Amino acid sequence: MVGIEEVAALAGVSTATVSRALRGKDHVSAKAQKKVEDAAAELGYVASSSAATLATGRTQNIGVVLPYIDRWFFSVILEAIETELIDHGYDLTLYNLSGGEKQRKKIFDELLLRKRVDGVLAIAVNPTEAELANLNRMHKPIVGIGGPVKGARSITMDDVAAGKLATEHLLSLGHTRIGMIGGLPNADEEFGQPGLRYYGYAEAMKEAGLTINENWVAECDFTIPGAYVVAKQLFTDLRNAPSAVFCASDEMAFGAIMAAKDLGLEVPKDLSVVGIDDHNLSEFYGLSTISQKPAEQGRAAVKTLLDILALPNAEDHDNVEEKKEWPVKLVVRASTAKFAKR
Amino acid sequence: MVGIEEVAALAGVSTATVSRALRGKDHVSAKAQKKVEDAAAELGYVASSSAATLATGRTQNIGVVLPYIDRWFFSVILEAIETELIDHGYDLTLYNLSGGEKQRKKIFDELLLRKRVDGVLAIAVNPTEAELANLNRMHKPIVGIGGPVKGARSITMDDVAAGKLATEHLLSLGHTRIGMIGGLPNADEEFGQPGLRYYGYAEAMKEAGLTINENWVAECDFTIPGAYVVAKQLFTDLRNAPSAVFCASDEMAFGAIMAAKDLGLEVPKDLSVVGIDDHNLSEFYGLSTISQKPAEQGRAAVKTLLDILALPNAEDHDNVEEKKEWPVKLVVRASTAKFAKR
DNA sequence: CCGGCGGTTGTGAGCATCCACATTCTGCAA
DNA sequence: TTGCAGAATGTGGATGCTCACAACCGCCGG
Repeated sequence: MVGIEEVAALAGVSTATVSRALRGKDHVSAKAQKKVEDAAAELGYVASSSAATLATGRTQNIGVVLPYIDRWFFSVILEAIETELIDHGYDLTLYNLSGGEKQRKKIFDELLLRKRVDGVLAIAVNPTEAELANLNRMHKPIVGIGGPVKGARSITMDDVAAGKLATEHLLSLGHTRIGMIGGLPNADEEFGQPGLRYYGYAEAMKEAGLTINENWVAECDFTIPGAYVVAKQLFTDLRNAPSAVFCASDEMAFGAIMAAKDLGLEVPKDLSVVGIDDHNLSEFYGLSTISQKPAEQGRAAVKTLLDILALPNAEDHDNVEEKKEWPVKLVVRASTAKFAKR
Repeated sequence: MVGIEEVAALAGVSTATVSRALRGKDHVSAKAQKKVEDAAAELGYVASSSAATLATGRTQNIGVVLPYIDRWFFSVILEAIETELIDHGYDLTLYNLSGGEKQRKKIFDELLLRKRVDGVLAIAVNPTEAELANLNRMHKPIVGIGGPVKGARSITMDDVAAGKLATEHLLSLGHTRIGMIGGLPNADEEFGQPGLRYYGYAEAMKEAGLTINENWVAECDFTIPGAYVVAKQLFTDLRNAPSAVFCASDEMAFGAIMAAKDLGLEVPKDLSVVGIDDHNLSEFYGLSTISQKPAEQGRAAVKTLLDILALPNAEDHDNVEEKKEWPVKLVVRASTAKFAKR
């Protein structure tokens, strides 16, 4: 296995010079630079990252923790993060929580601590106090996306505002019989993520002087089939159905649209539908939605994290709570229209 | 930063004993084991993986290379692989090729070589000769999934057989006017991945004594909107449309079904549709399809790779070409029915 | 002609662990 | 009591790189 000494010998310089030359550091003459590069190429030398890590304390590796991979938001954000990190010469180590509590414990208690990552990106993951304490003890910066991380920087869309904006869009079209499909607030958690979009909906309704008809609000998981089932329920009795529905995600909106079609309803003539996400299929479905651009969020989070890592003194790594609200934007397409009497 | 020496001091033993105890090696008395464990817990000690790697040559980390993340097959397989690896105490470093040629070069020429991974899982990626030579020089085992890797072990479904099976299903129902939507053989590559399923279709048609009507074969990318567009084209002239269509992936089949519905055709009464994948939405759509269980493929690939790594002598790592055909199975649902005159 | 300056190069000491080997201990049989 | 086997423990490299520092080089001005 070819090491730095062989390269040094072949190039006729010391190992220190090889190290400097190969990492583009100053204080290397053009001549030495060339000799080293040639020697390295000839021998096919690539520095061992573990030795470099041991010597510098830097791994050039970022840990990404997320609850799912097989979902639109997560896979898009992950792809963007990966590309951005590679661009900056970082590797990305994946920690997926979908394997249950045991897996989560292993990840937080062992894997993230064995000094393998310079920092952590937590996507829609809320570490517990203990988990966070561990990470902080290592002075590893954390940046959250899609959900705030206590005591850390994070980049998140304002879910309440998004729900409100979507609902207001329906209100502005003259709808008053507005339903909602999505995650509802959970009595257990005081202010859990899934319920936030509902609060936005409720707020908009209240400000418009409307009361919420509990029969028009349906809870389901964030999938097409889940929403399809409850939507059919919701729209079956046409005399008593909402004229518009706000879905907490685009995939749910797709399910709602399919249910409406299967019941013979036309969208948007008989029913307006609005979602949240701007999924890559939303344009195809003509879905009006709230765009949240996860790829850009991911890139911004990487930038934030790398900026922190670039700070010279390690104490600055220690996490400062700092939420950055990600802007949301209404995208109007063909699934919403003015209210018209049926 | 607490190291092995602090633990040794607190436990009152040598660093070697700490090392042995914490890794569950033999030759440690129960008493010493306990003292070490207590000391480690008290200090919150976790071994530095870079130092361990430097000393042992083992990284406990697997590199996974894939072309996309944001696609059903890839995200499902990735999630399965990650869980399986974590279970075995391995980390997973992600290398996504979607960032273009430059990114690909960087990954193969630098990242995979800096001794950061013990092995590589290549998902639907065909490394070039040069790329493979690099990896072989490092004696890093590679296992391919979803596409053979020259000179390496791989686990792949037989695409030709899958296409044939799907088409034969339609033939068995009495259809003779059978179209296909999907990737077509490319004149450039002699036997490229996207065309394989077409060959299966062609083979089945030929064996049934039928000729392929070029107007019923449409090429498009592997997405719902892509298939929707060409399907509409295909079905518009009802007098001259196929009575059944084989789609090279389930997502394409969804697009075809939507197009049919929008044209007023009923599936399966007016049109039978069969796909390949058994996507997690296929049950919802009632799609008949060929199941290929990517999660299981992923787990099998991890097992193969870890088995190779467990071999005592490194020469055995050197890659042996060995293709394992993954079994495919027809899953009949509600999108296919007996041919009936329109 | 010499001192000094700026930039280049080499030296040696870490970095935190594991491994082979040497040493010490334990209990039991002779 | 002694010897001995086998297990438990400790010692001293070795791993491959980077960094701080010291030494060196050539050139210019005094």
